Amino acid sequence: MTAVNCGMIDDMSLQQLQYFVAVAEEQHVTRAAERLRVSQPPLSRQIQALEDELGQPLFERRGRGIVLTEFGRHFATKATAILDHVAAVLADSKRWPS
Amino acid sequence: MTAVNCGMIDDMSLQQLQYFVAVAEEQHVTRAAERLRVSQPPLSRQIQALEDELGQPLFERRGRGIVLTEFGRHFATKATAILDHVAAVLADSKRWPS
DNA sequence: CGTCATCGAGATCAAAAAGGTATTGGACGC
DNA sequence: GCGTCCAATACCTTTTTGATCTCGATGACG
Repeated sequence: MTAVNCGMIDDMSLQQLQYFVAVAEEQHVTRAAERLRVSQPPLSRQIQALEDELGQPLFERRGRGIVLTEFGRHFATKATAILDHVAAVLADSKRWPS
Repeated sequence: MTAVNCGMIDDMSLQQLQYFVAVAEEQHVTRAAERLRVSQPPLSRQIQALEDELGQPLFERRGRGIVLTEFGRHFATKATAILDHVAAVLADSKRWPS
């Protein structure tokens, strides 16, 4: 049907993207965790997992707190676009038949 | 950051979309399962879960085999677009810094 | 400086989700 | 009708995800 979509999309999940965007927006894991209604350690792990899948770090770890890397800022834009795309499709589907 | 992306994207996963697209392309659960390297029952269940999340059926069950509903055809297009989008972002990220 | 509060990461356990095998129920071909 | 094909169901195992507790590190403040 398309050319680019063949094979598995690694193990990246929409949830990881949502988690990442929340942390990126808050620039703060603990606050993002509260917002997402999950506890902080699992959130940290999902971010690490995403970094592993992407092969490069999204955040710099400072002694206290974290800061987006340049790649992290770039990827945050892309991730947000994907989530918006998905949300739009979902909203559209709930209105079916349109 | 955006207007449309607020709240959880239900429980839909990229894997479900991949599974669904495979079944839609094959119009055949068992063949899709072989292609995806999973067994047929889990695949059937993921399709059902996706239908539950969307709130409407993607396939008509005939005595032998399945057929896409009209909504299923519509959604297959959307799902493929999402997967292509994700794959493009992933490919782009692997080339970083570009 | 030294103490304390803050923050993310690690370890461990419990819960939930996904996958596999075996089997059933239903429909089409002959 | 009988055998075959196909998706669905039942049941169990394995993997993944989440929660709690804790540690290590680093700033803030006196």
